[in-house]
Order: sequence, then C-alpha cells, then structure tokens
Amino acid sequence: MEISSDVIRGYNDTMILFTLLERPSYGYEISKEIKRLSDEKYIIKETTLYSAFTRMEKNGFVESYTAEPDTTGNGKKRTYYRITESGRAYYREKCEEWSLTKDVIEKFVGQA
Amino acid sequence: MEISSDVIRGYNDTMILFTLLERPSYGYEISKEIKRLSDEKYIIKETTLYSAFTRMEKNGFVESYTAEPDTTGNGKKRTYYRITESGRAYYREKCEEWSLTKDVIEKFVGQA
DNA sequence: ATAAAATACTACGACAGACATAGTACGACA
DNA sequence: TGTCGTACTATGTCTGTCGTAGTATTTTAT
Repeated sequence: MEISSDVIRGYNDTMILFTLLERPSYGYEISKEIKRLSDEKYIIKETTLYSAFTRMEKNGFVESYTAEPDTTGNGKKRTYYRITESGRAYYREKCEEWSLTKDVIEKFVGQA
Repeated sequence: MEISSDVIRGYNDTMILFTLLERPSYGYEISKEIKRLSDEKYIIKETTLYSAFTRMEKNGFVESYTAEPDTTGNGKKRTYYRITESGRAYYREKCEEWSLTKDVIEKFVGQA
C-alpha cells in the first residue's frame, strides 16, 4: 500500500525542514534522506521537492547558496539549502499542529 | 491553533464515511457529528462536505435518497446518504493507510 | 405577529500543492 | 562510448478545499 499524497500534502515542507535541522543539504541528498528515514515507505517526487524549495525560500523558511560538493570533491556544483530561524519556528508549529491533527483523525479511523 | 486543511485533505471522505457506518445521515447532521466527535476542533466547511458527497456518490461509496425528516416530523425534506459495501471497503483501506502514513510522518516531527 | 437564527442545500470560481512529462547537463564508470 | 547516477528546470494538468453568494424553508426569540 502506498501512502496517499493528499495526506502528506502539507507535511512535505515539514519533512524537508526536518532533514535540514542539523545541517544544510541539497535536493538529491534530502530525497535520499527522506526515503531512508521513512524506511523506504515514502519517496518524494522530484518536482514536489524542488517546488517546495522555491516556496519555502519565498516564505523565508530556507536560504539557498551554491557550492562545490563537500571535502571529498565528488560530484557537481549544487544548490544547498539552509533552514532559517523562521523555518525552525514554522517546523515547531507544524509539529504541534500534527499532534492536534493526529488526535482528530484518530477519532475517525478504526476506533483506535 | 487550527488544524490545516492540507492535512485533513484526503481524510474528509474517511471522516464522513465513519459517521455513516451505523446509519444513514445527511449534510447538516454529519457536520455536527464531525464537530462533536472532534471535540469542536474540526469544523468541516459546507462546500467541502457537499462536494465530498457528490464525489463519493460518483465513486459508489455512498448512495443518496430523499426523505422526510425522522419520526418526530421535524425539519425539512433532506438528502440522506447511505454507505455502500464499496464505501466500507474504502473506509477500511483508508484506516490501514492512515497507520502507515502516521508512522512515516512521526519520524519527522519532534523526534517522538 | 414578526424578525432573526438555524436548517438544508446549490452554483461558481479561485487557488495551492502534487504530479506527469519532458528536457538539459555534467560526472562516474565499465 | 554509452549508460547510469546526479542535479536540476520548465510547463501544464488535476484534485480537493474554500471563499463568496444566493435560495428557501423551519424554528425560535421578542
């Protein structure tokens, strides 16, 4: 079974921000990280990911900068994204919202 | 804090179907029921509700019939909705999907 | 008796996020 | 030399939600 994008919608940004909490990263790495963290259960689509970057940068949740790959010198030049203070605040808000939302939905699914 | 409609999106149908598991109902009653069950935390918009009916009827998840109000004879004529077998199957599926989705999202919110 | 609120909808259009599809371009590797 | 992996951008479509508005009947308050 696949998890529906309609549910994830609105949490893609949160998931991306989560991967940026410790250090900046870039598209491809973030998508791998989301896949890994979700135990291969969720694979974010490229277009979803990159349009999230655009949106979040406009909203001031992330900042981008172009840089050569890390110390090993592998790979091509990339666009890195760094979470901002406002992005951290937004992330915390979404975490709170999640617990509210979860409680509501759970009243309607399988009596659990 | 309000719960975001982007998260509920894709679970509105599930919530509505839940309220129909025991007996048929109609728009206004269902909206009150959702409000009550969610401890007043979620109030479904009228347009969202009625467009869900249309969609779900097209999908064969509910059947509608017009009827006079209940035995007390109060109120106006209403359109009642009854859940179908296919609707029940869909509901069960969404319940399973929910537990998957929840597990995934929880890996990304607040370390929990 | 009359006004206001609750009930029970329908119509229409806008919007945002996800996604399909496609294409570019560079590097690594065989 | 060609395929795969990496690292994106562009464009347009779709779906569900929601804002706004309007209609009409019934119940409740004054």
